[in-house]
Amino acid sequence: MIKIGNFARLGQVSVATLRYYDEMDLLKPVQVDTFTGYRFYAADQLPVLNRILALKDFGFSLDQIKLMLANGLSVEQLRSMLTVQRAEVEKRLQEEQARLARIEARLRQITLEDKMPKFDVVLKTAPAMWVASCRVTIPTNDQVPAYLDPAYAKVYRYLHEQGIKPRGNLTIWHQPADVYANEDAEAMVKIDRSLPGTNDVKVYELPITRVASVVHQGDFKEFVQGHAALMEWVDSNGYQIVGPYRELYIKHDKANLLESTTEIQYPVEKI
Amino acid sequence: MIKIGNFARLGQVSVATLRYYDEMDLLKPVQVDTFTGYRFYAADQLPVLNRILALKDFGFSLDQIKLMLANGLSVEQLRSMLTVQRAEVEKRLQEEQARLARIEARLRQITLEDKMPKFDVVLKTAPAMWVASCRVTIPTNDQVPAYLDPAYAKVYRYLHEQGIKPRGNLTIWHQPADVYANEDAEAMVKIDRSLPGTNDVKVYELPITRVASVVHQGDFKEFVQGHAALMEWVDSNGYQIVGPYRELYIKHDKANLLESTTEIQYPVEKI
DNA sequence: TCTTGACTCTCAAGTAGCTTGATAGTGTAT
DNA sequence: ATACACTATCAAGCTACTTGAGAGTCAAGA
Repeated sequence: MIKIGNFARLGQVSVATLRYYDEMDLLKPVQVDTFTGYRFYAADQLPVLNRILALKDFGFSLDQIKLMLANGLSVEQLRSMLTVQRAEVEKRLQEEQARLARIEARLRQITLEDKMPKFDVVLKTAPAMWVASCRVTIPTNDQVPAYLDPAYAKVYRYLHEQGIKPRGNLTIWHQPADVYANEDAEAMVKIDRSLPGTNDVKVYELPITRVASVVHQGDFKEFVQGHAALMEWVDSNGYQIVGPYRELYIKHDKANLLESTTEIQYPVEKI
Repeated sequence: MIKIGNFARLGQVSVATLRYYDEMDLLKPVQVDTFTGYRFYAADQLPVLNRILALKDFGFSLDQIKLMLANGLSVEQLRSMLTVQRAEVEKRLQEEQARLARIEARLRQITLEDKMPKFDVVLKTAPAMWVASCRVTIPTNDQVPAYLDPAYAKVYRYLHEQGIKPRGNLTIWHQPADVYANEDAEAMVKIDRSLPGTNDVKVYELPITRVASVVHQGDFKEFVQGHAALMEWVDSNGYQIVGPYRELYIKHDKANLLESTTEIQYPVEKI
């Protein structure tokens, strides 16, 4: 008979852990003194403790371990359970590797810019949504409002006719961010449901999309920094751009562009 | 002004998370309706939320993030904090890799033996301890008790003379487990403190040691299986044996050897 | 026999970052 | 008027323990 402290030392666990396992009915002492409540363990419980520790290391929860010890499992069950754990560990491994890449990218960025970068790139999932859009080609960069505003006006007019409420504006730019001539842009308004559309105003469902995103505040002229941050992130983290980028107008006030907030989203995929 | 649900959607977090960040003083809404308690967020809080998410992804705790956001950090502080996180992630990465190796070793073992292996190998740290020992050479395997028992008797006699209490027995075998002739064995008794020792009985401190261990029950004849499990584990997990192995007698009853419990420890190091 | 110190007991609360659920009030579209 | 989508505030739950308070137990030494 071994007292708890000694058994804990043999098994290299804390006394509290053994008491917890007792409470959980995972490993009960073979004997408990009815007077003092002292727990007594047998030497042959040490292999059981070791099995518990091994299974725990494999990633099983204590509840699972309890079941595994109770129902002598078949080889097949055992193998499949272990295979599941292996898959989980492999997943965690990949996640940690990706995280490491992100940290290293950030460290490089800090070293380059010598300050905490202004933009934080976040990977997210843009949900599927119905949109009404009007596509235009803009000859030169300084004519963006002159072309985009009427395009939005067309969409809004159409939605008004249909009695549909707009749920937010975005623009999809059908060429890379560093092209400033003959830009192909799609003025887009989120809506609730499908509509027939017209010649000018197309209605379709934008599919669910993985995107890397930054949120930009203030003047549009600084957008280039946000794009740079996105490009750098995509490169550093082993992603590639798989579609035209989007600008989402979170807050937009023509009278005060410095107060506007815009999210830039690049559709991406792991290489 | 953005209501909590909308802001949650923009930032891809749950409403509960935003409420939790509010409670933690990590990200307070810019305005709270005094009547209804409704929280209102500003568009320019979205970049802050994104920074929080990015820092969280790097492995910082919310408390750390709170401080980082509050005290505009210097570039140097920032770099060193990120370097720490990088080290942590690298450590976790290695741990997961080792865990993966352990799972795969176990899967192979199950496939080979077609059942859950009898022995669980556990990596542990044998603490430093003072020992009194008597070393003998045993000509043939069937003479082990004939040589080892007198050796232990010598040690016990010495300890009795010194008025020192024995704290447990172990044997160190100074050759691989598959050698059965002229075995060099050290009969060893744990004690509390240093002693002078004699010609026959040496007293010294066994240093703290990383060991791979199995616990074996019953007849000594089955020891070979325990040794096999240890060897296999050491091989599969990228360790190497760096010293003579030890047998610790957890429970030992000469009258009933089938009831005895013994731990076998191999000193190991990562290759 | 008494004391000391190491050990044991049973609660209860804390950890991190949320999630889930109960119950109730608010805002808006039909 | 009604429905339903949204918001609020608690409280408890999650995992595998750790920490601490307060009290009893046991063996060795004076």
